[in-house]
Amino acid sequence: MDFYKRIELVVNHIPYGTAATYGQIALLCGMPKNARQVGYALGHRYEVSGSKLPAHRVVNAQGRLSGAMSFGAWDTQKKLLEAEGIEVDEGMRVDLKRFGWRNTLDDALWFRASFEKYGI
DNA sequence: TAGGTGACGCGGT
DNA sequence: CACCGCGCCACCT
Repeated sequence: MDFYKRIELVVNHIPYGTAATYGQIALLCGMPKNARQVGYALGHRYEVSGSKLPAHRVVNAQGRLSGAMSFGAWDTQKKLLEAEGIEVDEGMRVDLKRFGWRNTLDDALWFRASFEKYGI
């Protein structure tokens, strides 16, 4: 089971114009207790290595953007989100009620099947 | 091997 | 709201 490959697959499927949480990604990856590792992975495995993962669509459970400057400037993530219609308030927060990614049972099943298919 | 770290989450105050 | 404490776990020293 390749932890990082799963994260990559799920993050790549976060719909344009929506934001997902670290815990949500972890859950869909079948690792409900590993939200921290999702953040670690995005910062250390993908973003810094220049991948094209839409990592800016991942925020914490309160809808708050990452404080770490992994996107370049402090407000780069904010700009990326706003560019696709996601509103970010003064406190660097996204309203998950409006822009959060709503997962269905089918989403979970599809990801599970994909992990199986690719052996990850 | 032991301990510190962190793009986290949740419940309490 | 904010702030705190605790639980969590792969990765580094």
